[in-house]
Amino acid sequence: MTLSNQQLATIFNDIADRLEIQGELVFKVRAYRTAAENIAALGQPIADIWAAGQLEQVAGIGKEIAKKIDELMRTGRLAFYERLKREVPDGVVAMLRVPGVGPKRAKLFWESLGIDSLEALEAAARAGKLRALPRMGEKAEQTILAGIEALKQRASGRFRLGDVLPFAEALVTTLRAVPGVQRAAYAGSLRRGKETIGDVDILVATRDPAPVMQAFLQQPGIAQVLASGETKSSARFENGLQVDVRAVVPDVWGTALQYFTGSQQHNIRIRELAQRAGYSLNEYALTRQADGKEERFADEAALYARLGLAYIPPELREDRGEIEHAQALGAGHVLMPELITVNDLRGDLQMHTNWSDGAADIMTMARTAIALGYEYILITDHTVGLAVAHGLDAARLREQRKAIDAVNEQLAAEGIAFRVLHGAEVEVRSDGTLDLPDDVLATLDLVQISVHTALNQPREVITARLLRAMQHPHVHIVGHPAGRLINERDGADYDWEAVFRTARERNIALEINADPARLDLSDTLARRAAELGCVFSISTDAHTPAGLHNRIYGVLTARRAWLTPARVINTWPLERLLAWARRG
DNA sequence: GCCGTTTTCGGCCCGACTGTTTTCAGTCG
Repeated sequence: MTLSNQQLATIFNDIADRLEIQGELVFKVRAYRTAAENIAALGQPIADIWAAGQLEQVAGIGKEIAKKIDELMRTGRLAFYERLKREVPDGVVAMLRVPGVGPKRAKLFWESLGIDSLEALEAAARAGKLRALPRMGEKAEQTILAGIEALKQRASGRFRLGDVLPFAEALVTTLRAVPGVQRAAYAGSLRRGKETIGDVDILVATRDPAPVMQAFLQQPGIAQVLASGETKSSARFENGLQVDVRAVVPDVWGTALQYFTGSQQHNIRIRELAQRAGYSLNEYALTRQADGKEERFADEAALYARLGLAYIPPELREDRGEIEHAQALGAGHVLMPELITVNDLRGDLQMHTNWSDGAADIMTMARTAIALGYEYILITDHTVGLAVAHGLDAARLREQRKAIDAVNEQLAAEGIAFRVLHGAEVEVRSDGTLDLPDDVLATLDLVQISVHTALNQPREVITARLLRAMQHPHVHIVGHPAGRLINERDGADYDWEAVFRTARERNIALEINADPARLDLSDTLARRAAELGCVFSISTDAHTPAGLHNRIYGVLTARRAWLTPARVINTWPLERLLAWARRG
């Protein structure tokens, strides 16, 4: 029985929840959570590692957890987990999702009042039964009711990167304008460019925090103030998004920004390093334990250097090997200085026009791309197989080529050095054939293939289907390979190792689709593909001119995958890209 | 339960805020 990394991570997180409710040692609970996180971030199937007998090589997996994975892989079951599920009801675990309810309170409500579901919790709170319990009161009861309401409002609990970043930037701009503020920045998972964001952390440097807290809590759209202290305030906005604002004095900006950027796992490792050297690290200072002497850091780079580490870009701070690399490089260096940036992109290789389901014409898309500083774009309208998007057949593709030629002639006449390339987003049919013949594909500058239908085929079927499509001689790019929609549906269940190996052998690029609803390939899959030698394209899949601006989300995802420009075909000059496209 | 150029035993990151308390437990990040 093959379990995916995500399935396994979910099981171990659930085990951690139930153990925590039982009052188990916090370090044991953390061990399960660490294992779950590391497995989820692995990029390659844990099943392969299990089959090779290498489980204990994975960080955070020791003898006991390896045994449990083995039992799950062999039998599809885990006796320990099944007993735990009998001991702690699902409904008690569900209470942990309510803001304000942690393991201690969940246990308290369950054991003293028999509450074992969210419904029972809400009823008890409304009836005023919680306030009589130890360390509970009327206000705590109200907090829990508000928490239940907040939980009902938002389905997934996490927001897409693209929905949060512009909002956070606007808020940072507002706070930066408050008198006395020297610096302001968003930190947390947003600064790390994670695909989904739990809440927004904003850090402000000032000697006078009161006006900052006041300005924040007066923001329009706040539904509930969760905390309001001298240096820290939290609020939930009407869309359900929680924002925390922290104020520190300017000379601790470095330690504070490092701390609030996380990730938590990264920070735990950093603090362990400090501890082993005889120091303790918090958001304010590095303190020598022998005599309490404090060192402050006004910027992050100085802090990393002081710990003997190369500077680590925020997107890499996930405890996925970056600390070991930064140690090896040493102080004064930058880890992955060649990490890709937005400025490295010379073009966008997936977009739609009003020839299929896009909103704008070819010239409008071209002029928008020129304004972004691009040297080329690839028009990739849908093909005939995707009838709902008015996909193009061979005849309309020929027409479109003439239209693209006309746009190129017009731009050349204006003296603009820019090239519109002709491509298509070709349908991969359910049997792995393409919906246009090879001789038609041969007329295109670059060909992208995408799977849009029957995404739920079994692993063997859908993998064979895509591999077959990748054998066509004129295929250059696989668009949004997984086919996932963040917070809406999981991607197809491919044998990714096989897909990546084939991409490498056929020299086919894998897209990192920058649409914030997709971000596909994901950071972890892209990193694994890069390890196996694949190349990539970072494209927006824009259906409107504004959509071209989504490139930042693709770049952030690529940075989290440790990608350099050399591996990304749309950082290449036009001639090199075309030479690559003409190969074989 | 994991881990180890200080350890195979004894550690395990650290602090703000709240609500309930006469000093702190619980939650959160």
